[in-house]
Amino acid sequence: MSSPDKVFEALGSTTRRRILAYLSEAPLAAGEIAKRFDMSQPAVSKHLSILEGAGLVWRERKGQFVTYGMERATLAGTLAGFLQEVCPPSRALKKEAKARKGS
Amino acid sequence: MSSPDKVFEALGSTTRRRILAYLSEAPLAAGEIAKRFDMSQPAVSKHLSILEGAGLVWRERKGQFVTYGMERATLAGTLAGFLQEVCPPSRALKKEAKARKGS
DNA sequence: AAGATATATAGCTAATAAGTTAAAAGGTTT
DNA sequence: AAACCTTTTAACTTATTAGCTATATATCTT
Repeated sequence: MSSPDKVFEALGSTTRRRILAYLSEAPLAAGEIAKRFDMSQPAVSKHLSILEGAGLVWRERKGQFVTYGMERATLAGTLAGFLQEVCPPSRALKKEAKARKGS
Repeated sequence: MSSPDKVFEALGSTTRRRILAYLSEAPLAAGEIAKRFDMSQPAVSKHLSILEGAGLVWRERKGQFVTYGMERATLAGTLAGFLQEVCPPSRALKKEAKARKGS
């Protein structure tokens, strides 16, 4: 289960959002991802496991390599869910229209 | 200007997302918001100014009170922008379909 | 102008997060 | 099994964040 809390915390880091952007183009091995960043490979590995803990990426061992890929459904689902909670398409907007008329 | 970095960092906190959820129903005075949380008023005030710094809420002084309200466009725009970058509706999905066929 | 109320800022402490290097674990290859 | 490569985990340091209390600022009321 991917809790919104974990997802939003994971998305709070610019580095992790950049990783997702790379993975959105194609799955990549951990080392390939690390190459794209100006930090140690263990640091990137930690970011990857945070992303995985949030359910935002999947991981698959391929021999000595580990391939990571995006879990699009989690991202889309979490963001859509929050948007609906906070930018409701009908509920709040109707309320607002009412309030404007009344004022 | 509301940078995506600031927006995502602001959304990374559960408390701040709860504040947004309250504000999504109606604008509220700072004190009214603070009442809803089990923490000091200054702590909530700080969260509010982080949200304002990210462009996620507006602030308006009304006499001795300060009313806060949601800035829906920032939230919707930022999340939609990121979703488009990372869950592109056509680009990546077409690529993926191609890759599946090829494998 | 004095007192009361609402909010923000300052200064501090404690908890969390991000990075480093070194070592371990998993998997190939010869 | 030994050497090698890829990735993760551990131990540690430093920077950031979140909270608190006390104080300042702004506005209203008398």
